[in-house]
Amino acid sequence: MRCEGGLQLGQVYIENLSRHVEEEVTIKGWLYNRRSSGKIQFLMIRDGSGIVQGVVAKSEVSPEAFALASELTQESSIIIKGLVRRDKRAPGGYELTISDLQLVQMADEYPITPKEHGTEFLMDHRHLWLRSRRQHAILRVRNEIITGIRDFFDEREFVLIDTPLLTPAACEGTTTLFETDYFGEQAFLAQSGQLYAEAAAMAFGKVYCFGPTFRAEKSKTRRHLMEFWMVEPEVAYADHEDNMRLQEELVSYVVQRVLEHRRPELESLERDISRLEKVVPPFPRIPYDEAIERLQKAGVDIEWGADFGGGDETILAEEFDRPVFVHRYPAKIKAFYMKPDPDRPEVVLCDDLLAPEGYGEIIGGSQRIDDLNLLRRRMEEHDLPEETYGWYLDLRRYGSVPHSGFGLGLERTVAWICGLPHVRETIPFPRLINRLYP
RNA sequence: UCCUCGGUAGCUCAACGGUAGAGCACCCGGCUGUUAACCGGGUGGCUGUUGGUUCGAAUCCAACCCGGGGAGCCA
Repeated sequence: MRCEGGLQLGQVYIENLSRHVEEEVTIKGWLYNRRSSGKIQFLMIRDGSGIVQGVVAKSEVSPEAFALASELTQESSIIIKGLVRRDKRAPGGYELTISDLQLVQMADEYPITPKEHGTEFLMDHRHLWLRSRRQHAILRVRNEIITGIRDFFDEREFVLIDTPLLTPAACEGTTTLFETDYFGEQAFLAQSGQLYAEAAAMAFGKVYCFGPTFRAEKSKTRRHLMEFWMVEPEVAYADHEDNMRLQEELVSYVVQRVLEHRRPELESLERDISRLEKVVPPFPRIPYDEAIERLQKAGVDIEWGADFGGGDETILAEEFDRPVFVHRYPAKIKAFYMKPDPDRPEVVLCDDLLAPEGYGEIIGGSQRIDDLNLLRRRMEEHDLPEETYGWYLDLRRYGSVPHSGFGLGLERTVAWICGLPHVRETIPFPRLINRLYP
C-alpha cells in the first residue's frame, strides 16, 4: 500500500481503488490500450501500481474530451477524473466512469504493440518493455526477494557491509574479469565481495554484502549475465554445518515471503505454486561422492574429480522436491580459500545449492581456510601474488577463527521463483554477452 | 572458441525454383459494454550482406555479418 497523503500528489493509485468505490478520484498515468465502439470508448490506464479500465461515454463528457479520447495514442500520458465503480464486466473488477480527461503528452507511435513480439526486439526496447504487465510482475517479485533478503539478515542482526566494485586483483583467480584503468594502474570490476566480507566478519561477527558483480566470461546461456547481483553473508566462528543451515533458512524464508506477498504476480506468470510451497527446511544434503554415483546410475559418463555441467545439475536436482545441497567437492576443482575436510584432505568443506526444476546452482558456499601457512601455500599454488593479498593473509595472523560464508545469485533465484526460462528478464537492464544497450 | 537452429513489411509470421502474402501497428470510415474488441478500405518490401548455380533464386550452394539455444566457465 502506498502512502498517498505523504506524497501529496492529489491522486489515487490504481492498486488502492477498492478503497474509493463510489468516489470521484484523479488518476495520473498512461494509456495502455484503447477499445472503441463509436459512442463509447474503453481506455486501459496504467499508473505504475496497476491497470484500470476507464469508460468514456459520448453522452457524459464534453465533445472536446470525447474527441481527445479517440485521438489518444498508446502510452500517451494522461490525467483523468472519474467515479470508481464496481463492475463485473471490467478487467480487475473495478472501473472508472470518466468525467474529465487531460492530456500531458501525446505519445509518438509506440513500438511495442498489444500483439506478440520476439525477445530480441523487446530487449532492444527494454526501456519501454518495463511498462508491460509481465515485466511488472517479475520485477515486483525481484523487489520482494531483495527486501526479503535484507529483512532476513536484519532480523538476525547481520551488519550490511558494502564491498568495493573496483579491485586490484581477482578474487578466485580463475574467472575472466573486466579490466579498467585506475589512474594508470590496472584495476578490475569485482567478481565477488567475499574476501572483503571476510575482513568485515572479523570486525563485526555476522556481516553480508549485497551488490553487483561482474564476470567477463563469454558465456551464452540462459543462466548467465555479465553483470549480476549477489548477496554474500560471512559469519565468524561458523562452520560448514552452520553455513548450510543459514543457507536453507534464507532460501526458504525468501520463497515463503514471496508466496505471502506476491502470489498474484506468481499467478500471472503462471508459476506452479505448489512446487514453491514445498521449499521448507531441511533441504537434502548429499556428498559429492554420492552425487557422482547418482549420476553414473542415471547413465552419465562422469568420473570422481570432474565438475558438474548444467545438465548434471538438472539430473541431480530432479531427484528431489526442494533445493538440494551437494557438499565436499574435490579440492582441485574448487577455490583456493576453501578449507579441506580434516578427515579427508582431498575434499573441501564447501557446498553448492541446486535449485529444483533445472535452475541450477543458486548458492556456492564454504568454510574458509583459517590457517595462515595453508592459505599461503594455496595462494602460491594458484599464482596469487602476496603483494595484493597481504591484507587477506593478515586476517589469519591477527585472531584467526573458523568462519564460513556463501554467495547467492539473485537473478537465478528470481528466475527460479518466477519460473522463467531465462535470467535476462529478471534484471531491469540485463548485460549479456552481446548486449550493452539500452 | 565449438556445436546447433534461424534472419521475408515497423512487429509476429507464411510463401520452399515460376507475379512476395496475412494478422497486428499506422491512416480513413462504421459501431453505446469492449475484454490482445470487431467490421470495411488504404499506406507499407534492394526477402541480413557478398558471390555462385539456373532461362528464372526469398527458395539451391559458399563465405561473411547478426541473433536464439546449447557446450565450456560459473552464481
